Formats: sequence, C-alpha cells, structure tokens
Amino acid sequence: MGLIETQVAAELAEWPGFKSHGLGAEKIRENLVRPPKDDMGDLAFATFKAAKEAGKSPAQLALELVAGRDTARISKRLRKIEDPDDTADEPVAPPRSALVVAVGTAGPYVNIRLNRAAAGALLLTEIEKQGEAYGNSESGKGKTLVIDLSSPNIAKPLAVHHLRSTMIGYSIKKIRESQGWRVVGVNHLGDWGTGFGKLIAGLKRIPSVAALAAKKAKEQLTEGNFEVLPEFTVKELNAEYQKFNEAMKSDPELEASGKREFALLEQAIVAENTKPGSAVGTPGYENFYIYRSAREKSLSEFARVYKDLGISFKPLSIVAAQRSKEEQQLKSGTFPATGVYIGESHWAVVGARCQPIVDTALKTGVAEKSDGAVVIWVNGKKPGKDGKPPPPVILQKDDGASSYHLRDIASATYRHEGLGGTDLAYVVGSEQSLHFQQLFKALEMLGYEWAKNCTHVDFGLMLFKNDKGGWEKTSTRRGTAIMLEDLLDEAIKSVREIMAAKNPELAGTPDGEAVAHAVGVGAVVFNDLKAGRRNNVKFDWDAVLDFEGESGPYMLYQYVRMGSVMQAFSKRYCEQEPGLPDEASAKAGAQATGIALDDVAKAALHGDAALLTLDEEWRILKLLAEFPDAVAKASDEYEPSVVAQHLIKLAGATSTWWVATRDSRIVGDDKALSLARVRLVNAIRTTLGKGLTLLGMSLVDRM
RNA sequence: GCGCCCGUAGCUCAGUGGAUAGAGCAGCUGCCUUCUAAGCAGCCGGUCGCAGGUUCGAUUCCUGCCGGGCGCGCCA
Repeated sequence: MGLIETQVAAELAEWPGFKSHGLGAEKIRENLVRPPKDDMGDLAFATFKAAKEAGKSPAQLALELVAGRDTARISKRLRKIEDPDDTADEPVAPPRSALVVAVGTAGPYVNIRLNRAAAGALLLTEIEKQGEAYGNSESGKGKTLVIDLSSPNIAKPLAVHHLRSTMIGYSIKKIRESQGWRVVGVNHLGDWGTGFGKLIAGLKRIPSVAALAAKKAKEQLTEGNFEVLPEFTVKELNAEYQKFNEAMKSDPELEASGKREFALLEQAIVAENTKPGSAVGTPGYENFYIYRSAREKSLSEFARVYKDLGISFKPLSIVAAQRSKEEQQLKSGTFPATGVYIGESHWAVVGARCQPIVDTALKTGVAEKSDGAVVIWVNGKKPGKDGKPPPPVILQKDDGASSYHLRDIASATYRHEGLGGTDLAYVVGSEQSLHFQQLFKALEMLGYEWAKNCTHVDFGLMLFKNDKGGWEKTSTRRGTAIMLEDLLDEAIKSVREIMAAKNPELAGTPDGEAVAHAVGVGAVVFNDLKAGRRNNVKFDWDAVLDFEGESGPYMLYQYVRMGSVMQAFSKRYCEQEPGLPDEASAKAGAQATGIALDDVAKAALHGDAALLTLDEEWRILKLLAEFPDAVAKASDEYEPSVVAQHLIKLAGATSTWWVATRDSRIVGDDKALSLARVRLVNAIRTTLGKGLTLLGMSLVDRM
C-alpha cells in the first residue's frame, strides 16, 4: 500500500500526540503494520520501538498518541490498563484529515481506519493512470541483469523439469524489466563436451549415417546441406546415446572411441573457425556434420515447445561482424527474441577468452597446477576431517581441455563486458549450488569486483512418484521422464474437454482453440510458479490437471469474469446513455473479445469510488494497493511466486465479491453504483492481467 | 564425514521478530430463473520436527540434535 501508507504517515505526523512524541512521517511509516484481521483496522502503528525510546510502556504510548487534546479521556484509558478485563477501547475522534478517519488503540497498537472513499479514489485514479504499467517502478534504472535461463542439453528432448528454469527465468526477466531493469536472457545451451563424442561414435555405428556423413564431409558446410540425420528425432538421438552408453559398460574401447571422436570434432571446428574450408574432407569434418545436424534438429524441436510457452531464442552468430550487431541489439533491447542462445561450444570454439584466463590466473598465482590440471583452491587446501581438501575449481583438465568451470568463467566475463551486465543471475537447479558457489568465488579471486552481483537463482528438483509411492528424480533411462510437450498437450486437451461442457459455443471454434491453448499452458505455468522456487516439485498429473482452486485457469477465470462484467455494462448502459461512449455498444456485441473494453474502461473513469462501500470491495482495493509491493519483492528476491501468491488473494477476493453481489449484480439497476463497480472491475482486470503477464502467461477474454 | 536446501493441517503449500498461524486439495453441509458454479459460504482439521538460547515478545533470529533432499577434482 505504498501510496496510501505514505499519505497516512504524513497525516499522522500532524497529530498532536505524534508531534509531541517527536514521531515524524518517516518513523511512522517504518512502523506501520497490517492488522491480522480486517475488522481490527486497515493499518496499525506499532508502538514497540517508539515506546522503548520514550521509556514508556507500549500500551500507554499508544493511548497518548491517539489522545489529541482530550486529557480526561487519556487518564480514563490509562486506568483501563490497570484493569486488563476492561478492554473496551472506544475510538477517539481524530482531527479531520483526508485518509485517516478513525483511530483506536488495542494494547500496543494504534489501529487506523481509513476513509474508504478517499483511499479508493486515490488508488483507482493511480491504476487508471498507469494502466498496464501499474506495479512498475524505476528502481532498476540504469542497471542490466543478464539472466541465464532454460539451458537444455542438445540431443536430449525437453522434459518437464526444463519448465522450471525456463519459466522461472522468463518470469524473473519480465518482473525485473517492470522494475526498470534492462534484462538480457541467455540460453546457455549444453552443446559441448565428451558426451557428444560418444553420441557421434554411437551414430557412426549406423552404416547409413556414417556413409552420409562421409559423403557430406567432402563439401563445404552451408546452411542448407548439413542434414545427415533426417530420419532421427531428438528422442531417437537420445536413444542412440543411451544405447552407446550401455554398450560402453562391457567394451572399454568404445569409451576411448568417444573421446577420439570428440577430439576430432574439436579440431575440425577450430580449423574451420581459423580458416573456413580447411577441415573439409577430414574425418573430423564428418563429425562436424553430424554434430551440427543434431544441434539444428534439437533447436528446431526446442523452438516448437518454446513457442507453446510464448517465448523464443535465437543463436548468437559465430561470425564476428554479425555477432557485434546482435550484441548491440541485445544491449538496446531490440533483439528479436526472448533471449539469445550462447551455447557452451561458443566458449570452447569462438572464445578467445578461455586461454588468457588460465594464463593470467597462473601468472598471478590465483591458480596452480595440481595433478596435471590447472586449479583454483577457492575454499582453501586444508584437508577436512575426511582427510580431503574442499574441491577446487578446475580450469583446465590434465589433457589441456577446458573445463565447464572455465567456460562459465569466460561466459561470465562476456556477460559483464560484452553484454553490459551489472548483475548476473543463473536460473539453475539447486543441485548445482556447489558449482555456482565455486564459480562466484573463483570470479572474485580472479579480481572481478562484479562477482558480488552474481546470484544463483536455485530451484528445487522435479520429483516423480515411483512404484512404491515414494518420490524420486526423473530418469530418462527408466522412462519416467515426461516430455514437456506431452505435458502441455495433455493440459490443453483437458481444457478442451472442460470447455466443451462449460462453454459449448466457444469450444471447437478457432477462437476456442486459442483459448484452450492459453488456458492449458497457463495451467502448467501457474502450477510451476505458484510455490516458492526452492521447493521440490512433486509432479502429479492429477494436481497439474486440476483446474479448480489455486490454479492458472482459476486466475484466468476471474480475469474473464471482469471482462464479462464490462461487456454487460456496455450492453446495458453505454448504448443508452448519451454521457457514455455509445460506440462501445456496437463493438461489444456477441463477437467482442475485449475490443470494446477500452471504451468501457473510459466510461468507468466516471465512477464514484465513494459508492464502493462493501467490505468485499474494500478488501479488493487494499489488495490492489499492495500489488506494486508484491512485484518489487518478487524482483528483489528473484521469486515469481510472490506475485503468484498475491494474485491468488486478489482473485479469491474478487470471486467472493462476485458472489456477494449476486442479488444486486455488479451491473444492476442502479446506474451510478454499477458505474462505480465497473470502475473497480476495470482496476482488477488491469492488475490481474498485469500480474499474470509478469508470470509469463497469456490472457484470454473468454473461456 | 563435510557443505547447501528443506521440515507449518491427512496431502500440496503460503506466512511473519509481535495481536486469535492462513489458503487450496481431500472429507462433510449448503448455494445456480440473473454479468460463466473452472465459482461461493460453512464445518472438520495444528505441540509451526525436537531441545536449549537471544528478546518485553520466537513458528520467524542463533546453537545443538532428529528426519528428508541434493552435492562433494578433472561429466556438464
């Protein structure tokens, strides 16, 4: 309630009681709390701290603050303190003021009741002025957050657990942007490592693939001709990889072949990068073809799922000139996608950043050789009780290859220097917390002062019910992993079925399909974001597909209801009343899906907030007022669930109000009252819509 | 063994250094001639893991224990 609290504090500071105790507006604001029950008051001043400074009992101070000039009443009340049974505090008449209308004490609290009409008008005007910008702030102005999100591995399908990093990251991006931050999304694709050597070795065991790759490798790779794996889906690529791993167990030679194939791949890429065409015809170039094909295949499958979620990524070019153009787009916010793919391979291949980091670290003594590898002892070398020192960060393996730590360091310096990140965030599962703790420590030891602005935005695991009824991690091998795409499809299908029963006119139409998509995806997304990110997610089909209660569809349902009310208002009043825009009625016909709502919103500006006298309406107004605080908190804590939880309260209060007005209707016979209520409806719709958008959900006008 | 995260209603989760700890789901009872019942109201349900400490006040902060999860040098 930022807006209102500030004014209340200013008003209270003028009260004789507060003045004589030297309590200024700022101090008052700091100690304003929200009473646990609505009937206790709207706000309360907690006297504990002030009482300590004044050397008085909190309850006594509370009475003195409230007393005004009525000393006789004070002494009467002080006597009541002596007799705890007598708790009947009567309100004391306050000085006249705009917002504060009634004050009473309850022990150490000065409970404040607000002038609902004045507070309501103040707030509604603010929301109307801000519109979709309601909840925004400028607190991040001039700062840039580079956020690592989604980051799947190529040649593996997107499974449900990828939803977490993707949507938590996307929502944080939107929330931070609303607070004035410039945010660059980076999809740190897992597209490098010996695992891909194994994949290549495995695929080469298939004669047709080997033959096609050999043939292709004789010509220069161009955009159109890299396809050597046309018949493979990503799922099948992954199956080949699994098969190879299985075979490796009984044949150590296979493991060595994987390493060899990876080394060949690396050579070819580096050669190609140095001098295009120089690797053509080499065995490594065959690997490059296979690798490239698998990568493209993966990206196109990812794009399909990302599109369902309403997001997109584009790769960062490996061509320097093109790349710097893209970097400018990223910096200015004109990059034509949610984020940029900068895979790990980028740092192994393009990154001239890696080797200098190692060299400098060795020269300055930050790093040293250990067992042939270059390491940084980020947590010291002293052995613990187990006789082993805490694990160091490995920059370079004993065979000279870069480690993922080194590539992350290179990538981090790029995010700071190349992308202008003042702050870096990594939306990655909590199982990697040691890695990030080490990474940040290493950055600090390497002398990057911005290391303190790096945050691991960790989140809990996705767990699945096993045969014994317990919860365990997903396993692709055991087939317990659920494909993200399947989950979304299943949710959309369920929505379709429900819609056929509840809204048969809409179901099956093209509009209905779009709605089913938005509601189904929204259900999955909201389900993922509503709880604190650190909780493990116990994946349960029944819970995900339950569209009642605290669910995405419920949120959208309340949003849709608000639109329906505005439509109803348009039909009933706009077309008859000369004072209201009558073109609204024409647009608000049966087809309308929000087009006319802007006009209704304009009409609603004339509503009189003083007519919103119901407790249900007041509760909604207070929740609307608190919305910006929730967004700010969510931003500070990298915690979208703070927004989601607030929306749950707002949607619930809205639904309660809807039913409470069942008899008179929100749009009823009383035109002035209807108009006032539609004004509130419009504010709810604005706020709810804004919040859901911040969570990365799409809005619908019917469902 | 060490490190990080977690422990709140039968289940899934909110919550806060302060007033009588809240939702949803599940179970039971009611409520649709009306702007969508994907809804609303009510009942039932709690030793806030345990024990100390700090504080005027602790579910919240600190310490120790118990229970669960994850991780712990050349995979990423």
